[in-house]
Order: sequence, then C-alpha cells, then structure tokens
Amino acid sequence: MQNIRQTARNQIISVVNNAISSAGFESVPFAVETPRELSNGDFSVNAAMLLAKSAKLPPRAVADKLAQFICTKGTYIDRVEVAGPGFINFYLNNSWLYDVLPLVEDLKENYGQTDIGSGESIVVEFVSANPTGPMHMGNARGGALGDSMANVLRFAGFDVTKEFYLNDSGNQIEKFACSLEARYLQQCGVEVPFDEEWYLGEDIIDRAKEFIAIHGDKYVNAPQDERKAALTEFALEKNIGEMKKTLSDYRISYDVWYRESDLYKSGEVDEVIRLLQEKGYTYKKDGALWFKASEDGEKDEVLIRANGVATYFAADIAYHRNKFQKRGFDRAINIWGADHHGHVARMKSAMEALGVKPDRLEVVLMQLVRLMQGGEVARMSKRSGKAITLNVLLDEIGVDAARFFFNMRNAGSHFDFDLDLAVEQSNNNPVYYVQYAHARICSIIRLLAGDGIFVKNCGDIDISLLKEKEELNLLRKIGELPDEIALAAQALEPSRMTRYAIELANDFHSFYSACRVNVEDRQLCQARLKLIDAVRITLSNVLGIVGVDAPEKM
RNA sequence: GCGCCUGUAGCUCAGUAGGAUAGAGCAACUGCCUUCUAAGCAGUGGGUCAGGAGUUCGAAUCUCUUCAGGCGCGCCA
Repeated sequence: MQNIRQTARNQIISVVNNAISSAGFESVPFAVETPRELSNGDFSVNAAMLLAKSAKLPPRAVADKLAQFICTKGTYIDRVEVAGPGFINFYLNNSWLYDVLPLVEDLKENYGQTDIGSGESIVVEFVSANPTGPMHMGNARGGALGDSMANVLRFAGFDVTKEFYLNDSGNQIEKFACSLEARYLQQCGVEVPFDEEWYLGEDIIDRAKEFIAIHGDKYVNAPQDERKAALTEFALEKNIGEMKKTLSDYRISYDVWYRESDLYKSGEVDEVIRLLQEKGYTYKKDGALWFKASEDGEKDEVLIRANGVATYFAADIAYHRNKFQKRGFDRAINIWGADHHGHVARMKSAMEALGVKPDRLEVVLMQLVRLMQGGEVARMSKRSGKAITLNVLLDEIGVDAARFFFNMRNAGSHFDFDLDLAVEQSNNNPVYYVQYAHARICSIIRLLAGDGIFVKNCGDIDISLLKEKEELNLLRKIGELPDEIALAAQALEPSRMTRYAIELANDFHSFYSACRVNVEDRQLCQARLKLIDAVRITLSNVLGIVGVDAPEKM
C-alpha cells in the first residue's frame, strides 16, 4: 500500500462494518471523512446518522452502540469517541504518521503515485494554438493547465499521451496565406489592398521580410498559387518551429504533434463524412452538407460548405474518431477555451453518431484570461496583433512564476492576470514561498553533510522521537499527497497541487521556526533530518508535476 | 431571447459525490533575527457564502427563482 491514509481508512471501514453487524444493524455505505478540526479526530464516520432512520433510534444512540462494538486491536486506532450529531471520531496513535517516512524513502521521486488510473489510456490535448501567429495568454494558461493535468494523471496511474493538434490546413490557413501574400507584395513595392478579416499582426510582416531576405522579389510575378504556397509553407514551418521552441521553454514537451492536414491526406475526413451520411446523420440544405446533432436542429452544424470545402468541424470529428477508433484511447481530454463551449455538445453527439460513448470525451472548459494593465482591461485579439505573447510573458515573469501562477486557480474560474504585478516580480508570488522551503531544506542537509551527518535509512533511526506538534503536522501533510493526487486526477484539477505545495511549505516553515534540526541530541537530529528529507522529496515531486523548479539555493 | 460559466472576508481565491464552530494568501495591526537562509514564524481584527423560497437530522454545497458579471448562439476556428 502506497498510501498511508488509505491504509488507515481501510482499517476504519473494516472495524465499523464489523461493529454494524455485531450491533445488528443493516449495512450502509457510510463515509470515512477527515474532520476539519484535528480535535475531532483523525477520521470520522457518519454511519450512525445514516442508520438512525432504519434503526428507529436517535443518531447519538446508534453511534454509542456502534462505538461499544468497535474493536481496535491490530489497528492504528488509539481511541474512539462519539461527538456532535452522531459522528464516530477515530483518534489514531502516532505510528500511522511515522509509517509514511519509510514509504517516502522507498518510493523517492515516485512518492505520491497511486494506481486509481489502472493503466487506462488517456490522450490529453491542449494548447493546439493556430500556427498563424505567436501564442498568447490564453495559450499560456492552457499550456500550464494541460501539461500539469497530464502529469497529475500520470502520477495517478493513467497511461497518458500529451498531444498538440496542429491546425495546418483549412480556412484560417487560407486567410494566413492571403495575409502573407499581401504583406509580401507590399514589401516588394506592389500596392495591394489588405482585407480587414486577415491577420493584421506585425509577425506577418516579419515573415514576409524574412521570406524576401531569402527569395527576394522573384515571386512577385509568379503565379498566385505558387506564390501563396511558397509563402505559406515557409511561414508555417517557421511558426511551428517557434511554437515548439516556446513550449519547450515553457517546459512542455508533447508526445504527439498531430497535423490536421494528415487527416485529409489519409482520407479520414472524407471517410468520416461518408460514415455519417450512411448512418443518416446528415442532410443537405442551401447547397451545404449538415450534421444533424439533435432532433430540433438547434445544434446542427455544416460539414461541407456549399463551395465543396470541408469545415473545421468535419476535420475535428475525423480527428476525435481517430483518437478513439484508430488509436484506441480509452478517454480523450481536451482543454478548450470557454469561448468554444458551444462546440462541446456537437462534438459529443458526433461521437455518439459514430458509436463512441460520448462521455469518453471530456472537455475541460477553461475560462479566459483577462489581462489587466494599469487597472484597465487589455484586449488580446490575435488578429489585431495587440496581444501579450507567451514569449514576452516568460521573459518578464519567468517560467516558474508562470507555471505556478496559472495553476493556482481552478480551470473554471475567471482569471484576471495583473500584468503590472507579474512584471514587478513581487514577493506576493507564492512560488517563492514554496521554492524557499525547498532551498532551506537543501541548505540544512548541505550544512549537516559538512559535519559528517547524513540522511540515514529509517531502519537506523528512531522516528518515534518526532513528537512535536510541528513535526507531526509535517508527517500528516506528507501522508496526504497520494490522496491529493487522486483527487486532482478525478476532478481534472491540477490546481490542487499548487495549493498542496503551499500548505506543505507552510508546515515546513512553521517547523523550521519551532524546531532545530542541528541539535546536540544526535538521535533526534537524525530523525529530524529524515523528516525534512522526506519534505524535500515530497515538495520536489509536487513542483515537478506543476512544472516548477525546486532550487537547492536561493 | 436561448445556452454555458461565475458570484464566499477590503482584494485574489479555496471549500460544492450534503456533515461538526465556513478557510488560505494578500492588505491592516502587534510581536519575533548573537544559533541550520527573516523570500521566514507567531498572533489580532475582518463574513447577509449575491437575494429569496424549497428538499432533511443537517445546505456555501442539491432543486426552483430573482439579480449581477463573463462567454457563446457563423457555410470562423
């Protein structure tokens, strides 16, 4: 068992079930909870309240009776009390906390892992920014969220693939091509109009200039198709290369870069449209082919335009079918901006139409980032080009702060990013607080090593010397990690990890102020050294999941 | 108009498979550095969980409703 809390819970479940049957009650699916106040025990059970009705007794009476039948022999349970409306509270002896240290010693960088995923395969698709320009704040949040979520799922025992879907064909690429062509011709002295619908950003002009630096103006008089194709291929590869570089700076590495154009090349887009037609999920209207998403037609969507060109939606159906039916993933998780939520129901009904259970597709809707500057909302439209890019953000606040900051809030909460504060590199940023705890620990370990005192194995230490409140709090917090990982994985909320890291750092700083590691009593010194080494490992594992450095010095 | 998300301390947010006295950080105030990093610790004050009704032993959490803000409702993605 790699989870000390689960071990304790299992003991309690077993002991309470025995008591229920010994007392002659019917079995109930009771909960083992963690009371908010430690004074109410390490765990509590609500069985008495649930049994009260069928037993025709007040909850407290049921609880008293159950408590009499609880046998604590051979368990961590020290004593049992009935309290409040009928809670049965379990107080454990300290040995359950001590047992976490050998666990950490044994598992090291794997401590915290659980097996709730039981090897289920999940593809996590995130960022998937259009390669038509630089990445922005929304991609920054999506990147931090998606990568950390995938890391959490891996820790929870899922077989995870990180994937970037590259929209390298279709309508927006055509717009991209037109924008490039116009900028190219303008740079070459040819006056051409620039459509308001095109990409207005400076980066398009830069690409045109770079293209000219290599090819000069020789494409000015070339056939338009040839000109656009040359420009697009050049700029696309350049942009994709820059995206990969930026994401790598952001400590994100994908297992798969999946190209939309491959779905057309392989014929999967045509194939999926044919399948939908055969199954009767399509109809023609106004010259276009529509997908019938619902009876009322409210959510119907065009698959093939009247001009014969397939929509992004059609390619996206083929893409998701590919995930499930061609590559066989059990689940697919997509991180989407909240502005795409209208797309979710359609995609799920498309999957259903193809015979894929729609709940295998889970879309995490991430509320958009609102950029605040000087107390005002700064707009970040890509077309207008007036956006803070991910590159600039990383230059200004650093990777650690960005990764940590974007994982401090739940995906569903709106995010006001105060640019002034971030640029300040203010100490308000809790990432320093957590990293400082890690650096402090490393410093102590370094100093003791200088005196010839090293971290020993648990077998050679008397862990039970750890009796101070701060020491026990630390052990308790370390023991919570596997539960936290499991909860974060179930809720798809990696933000639990940053909150846990702050709590653990907080417990360490409290310990640091209350207890000295380098004390005369060599036995106690060794026990405390072991304790902080376990904190170091735990902090490092959590920061690794979030994608933040665990520095040895600050 | 319809749909999704959000509303909790002055600010930013946790807590929502119903549980005990609703938490944290920041800001404010009071203490703590001759000993392992003060980027730290200890403490104080601060609440109509947006409003209302309902469900039950028990509701911030579930249901209904009102209000406020964000986003969406394209042969864009």
